[in-house]
Amino acid sequence: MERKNFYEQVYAVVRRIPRGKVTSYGRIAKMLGSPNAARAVGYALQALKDKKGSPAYDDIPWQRVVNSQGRISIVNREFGAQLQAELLREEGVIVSDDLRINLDLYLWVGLHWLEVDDILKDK
DNA sequence: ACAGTGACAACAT
DNA sequence: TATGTTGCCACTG
Repeated sequence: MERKNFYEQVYAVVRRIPRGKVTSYGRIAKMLGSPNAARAVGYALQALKDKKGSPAYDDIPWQRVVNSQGRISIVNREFGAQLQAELLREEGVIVSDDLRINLDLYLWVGLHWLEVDDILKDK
């Protein structure tokens, strides 16, 4: 069904975002070697809702991914932004009423070596 | 093969 | 700070 590579790589990275931290779609794209594939990363996460119920994907902390402005995306607001904000608050992240997060406090910067590590594992 | 789509990002107003 | 515009990429039918 899916390419398995890109999606799985995205999930692998997301699974490594520490509890109480967040990162952006663009940063994940960069970690995977595709600096301009931010939209594709969002697309990969969106695909999760079709996989819910599947134990293999229930442990992915998708709520820890926000846009480069540290803001939960507006489109997402239509089907789960409040839920995302709620999940983040549960793990100690302060989310303002207008769904913004202070990246100076909660940003998780993935490292380069992590990229290789993940790719090797899934391949 | 090709055009449309979207949980993005950078830049210009 | 708040919109609008444009470029991107992976995936789909």
